[in-house]
Amino acid sequence: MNHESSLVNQLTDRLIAGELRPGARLSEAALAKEFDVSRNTLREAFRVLGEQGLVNHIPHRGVSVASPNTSDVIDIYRVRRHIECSVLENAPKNHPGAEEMRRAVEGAHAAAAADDWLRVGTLNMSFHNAVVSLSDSSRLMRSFGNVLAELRLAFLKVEVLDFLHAPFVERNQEVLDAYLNESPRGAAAKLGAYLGDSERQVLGAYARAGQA
Amino acid sequence: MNHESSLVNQLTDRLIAGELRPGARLSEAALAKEFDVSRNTLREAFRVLGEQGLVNHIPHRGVSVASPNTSDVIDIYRVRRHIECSVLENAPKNHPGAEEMRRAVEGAHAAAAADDWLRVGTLNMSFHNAVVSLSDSSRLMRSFGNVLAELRLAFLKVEVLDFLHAPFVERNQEVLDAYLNESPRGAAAKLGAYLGDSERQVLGAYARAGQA
DNA sequence: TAGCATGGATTGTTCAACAAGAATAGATCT
DNA sequence: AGATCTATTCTTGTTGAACAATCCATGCTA
Repeated sequence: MNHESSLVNQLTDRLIAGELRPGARLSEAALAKEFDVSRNTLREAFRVLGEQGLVNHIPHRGVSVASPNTSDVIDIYRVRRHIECSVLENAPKNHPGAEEMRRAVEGAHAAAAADDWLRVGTLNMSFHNAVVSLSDSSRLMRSFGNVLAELRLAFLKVEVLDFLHAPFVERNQEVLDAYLNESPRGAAAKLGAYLGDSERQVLGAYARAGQA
Repeated sequence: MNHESSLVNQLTDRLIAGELRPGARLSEAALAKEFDVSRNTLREAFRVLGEQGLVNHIPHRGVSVASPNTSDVIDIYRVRRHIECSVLENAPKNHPGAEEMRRAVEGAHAAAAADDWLRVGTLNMSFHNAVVSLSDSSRLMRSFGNVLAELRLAFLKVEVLDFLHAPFVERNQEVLDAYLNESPRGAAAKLGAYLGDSERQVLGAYARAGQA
């Protein structure tokens, strides 16, 4: 494995784990020391993360963990609606991605029963990644992955607690059922409604947290 | 303006101008000398372009100009269909982006009459960027811009001549008219057909050029 | 208090060096 | 000749130190 690529992965892991909080400044000197790499190598990784939207880079002011505000959240959900719904609506029957969706829903049910809400959250992301995989487009999946990662930062920022995802397990189930047994259009409509509710919940958390 | 950001722009310009041909290897030493920057600074720019899909980076083998093959082209058009059609179908009436679309079509007509095919190509890109701007989503526009830039490399690779865009000026006009006067669904359908024909033309050029 | 110098810290960029992997050419063997 | 191994060479990966450019906080001045 490439050193730099592994560095990007390490940084990404800590970002989505919340160890590097949204808005936190990432000092080149400090992080270089912590990860035991040179400043130049670290800066290359920063450029990658910057393009992915996980960090902001302001010239001469350094990089900081992306800290999505409400308009960012709205924008992210706009992207989700366009991509996820369009993919689902145009998805073929019997796509292998459907099996991934099924596994994610099933696992989420089990995890919810076991009160393992962290796992529920992870499987929720798997479900939506599986939806986009129905497009058979690697580029769409990459862009979508970046957006989901950014949304994860939004959750962290306002501390959307994992167990709040509980109601959405059943919603995913309904989307899957509609895709399998009804029409793609119906499934896409259910998914759109899901995304609307999810967005409202996140924006509500922002309002409670008094964040822009 | 930031030095590095300007370097990315310079490199992008030369890429889409075709001065750096698809598949060409980009030697760090040579390019650093040419742009009068250090290898380290150049490498930072490479990481940005890599995330944008304009260059490929293989560890220990350096970076080369992206050279989309037929499956890349197919993937790119998949993305275009999902994004452009979904945006257009869900676009509100009276969005300011419609005025941009109109200007692009009008200008393309004039440029075509003047045999200025390079300008026709540029305005064609403006038109489709304007379509995506109907989404009011900066992230969607950014991702879409990257994909269009990559498609530009595909054109360059098989030398899709600019005047081949001629029939598409009228198609854009029809899409615009449908959006303005008919239904978003109808406009999206027309755009989808447009994209199908455009994709076929590019793939045809690939077949003639004997490229994968 | 508002505005302005000043010093300290951080980022931007370069350079030279070396390690590590890949590619090339040459030598060897069958 | 053709294939395979090997040594050399080239390129990339990474580092550390250095300096310039810019920002930021502090305290001074009016």
